[in-house]
Order: sequence, then structure tokens, then C-alpha cells
Amino acid sequence: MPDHDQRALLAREFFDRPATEVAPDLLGCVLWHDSPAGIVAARLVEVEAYRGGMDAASHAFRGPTARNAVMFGPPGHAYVYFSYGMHYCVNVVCQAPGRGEAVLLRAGAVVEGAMLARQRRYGVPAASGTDAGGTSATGGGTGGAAAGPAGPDAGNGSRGRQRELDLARGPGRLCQALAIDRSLDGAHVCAPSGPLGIGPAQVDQSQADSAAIIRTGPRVGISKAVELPWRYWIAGDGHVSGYRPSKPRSS
DNA sequence: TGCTCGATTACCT
DNA sequence: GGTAATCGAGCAA
Repeated sequence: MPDHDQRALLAREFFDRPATEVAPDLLGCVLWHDSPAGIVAARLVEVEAYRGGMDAASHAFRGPTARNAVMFGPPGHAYVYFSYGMHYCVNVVCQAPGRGEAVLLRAGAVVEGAMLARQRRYGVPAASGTDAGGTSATGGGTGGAAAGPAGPDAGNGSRGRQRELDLARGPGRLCQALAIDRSLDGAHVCAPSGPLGIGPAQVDQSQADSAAIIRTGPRVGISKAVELPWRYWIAGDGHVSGYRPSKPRSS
């Protein structure tokens, strides 16, 4: 049933470049997780580049530790960490081993397995019955999902639409929707047999148009190197999370 | 050994 | 729009 061995995957060489080059190229690509419960896939609409030892905001800035060891390994592997005591965030390692560069995957639009993603996020089977994307039941596979954000909330009001946009809007939500946790730390996203993968951007005309408009700006929630415009997102896409500067802790 | 902070989110006003 | 929640990593003593 998992048709992911037929899915196109990005080559390892794709990630063997500076994170600031990989990050914009990842926009429009599809991240998927094939779990026992089913497949959920999301088209990436927002990412951030972290450049290891030369980037004070990077987890790798201070050198390798047990937590960030994966960042210093070969490119094309997932670095998953636990944040704020309750959320997971997922990165993809870039550059040759030892560099510590990675791209944080911040937000996506669920294009497959939306029903399962809703279940994970909101604990309900489905808001409305129009979604055929539950688990791997999507007949058309990735291609059929290319229609964009229309289908799932048909018949719902703006509230339902917002919920749909919020499914994977933000790094913590993305991980929750795709059931990504520390067990996937180090997973190879270029391996055909692995549970986690990233496929190339779909060459659909409407998406090609939107993917052409890539914006850059300061990264979210960091207190160091805030001036670096290493956040990349698809302009006008409702699945992009809003910019929030780092908030100093209240005493 | 203990303390502080964090690549966030959900909920309350 | 503002704030509490929550826990692991990293640093200092």
C-alpha cells in the first residue's frame, strides 16, 4: 500500500550545499512520514536556514553535543529536537559532515493524509467528510493532492478554513501533524525505504506560479543573529506562520 | 548540583 | 493581544 517507494526523493547531493541555498529550494517540496497509522505529507511553505559554527542562533554554534550530533553528520538526515518542554521541531542537515548546517522546516500545507493529521492535531476523525486523504486512501497519490487548500474544508466556514491552515502551520504543529518525534532523529530523508522523506516540488502550473514568489526575512523566535534574513517562505500562502520576534523572559 | 533559557503553542481576557 | 505551560540542554558554581 505505501506507494512511497515510487515517490521521487531529493538526492543526497541536494542537501550537500550551504543551508542558505538549500532552504529556498525546499519551498514547494513535499515532506512525508510513513507511520504505522498511515502517510501524512505536507508541501513546505516556510523554512529557516541555520549555518552551524558561523551562526550564533544555531544549535550547532557551540560545537557538537549529544543532542545535536546529527547536525554534524552527513547531509540529508533529519535533526529532531524537543523545544519548550512540549514541542518537537525538525531540521534537515546540509553541507558535508562536520559543518553543523541545517534547514528548519517551519510550516507546510498538508497535501495527503489530512484526516490523520487532523486526528493527531485536534483529536477528531474529521471535521467534514469531504476529505479522501485519510491514511493512504488517496487514490491519486501525491498528484491528486496538488489541488491545494481547497477540498478539505468544503462546506465549512472561515473557522474550518483556519483550522485547515493551522494543521501544519508552525514547526511544532508540523511535527504533530506528521507524528515526528525524537525517534526520527537521524532518519535519512533521501532513503527510499525510510519512514521519512522529502520529494521534489510538484511541477503543477498553479504551484509553479506561487513558488516563484519567495520572500526572505528575519528568523522567528531567536535572540541572536536576529538581523540575518535567513527565513524563506512562499508569499501569500496562508499556511505560513506569522513573524514573531524573540520575547525577553519576564523576571 | 542547581539554575536559566529556549528555533512554541494554546488559551484566556 | 498577552501570558502561562512545561522539560531538557547547557552553563556556572
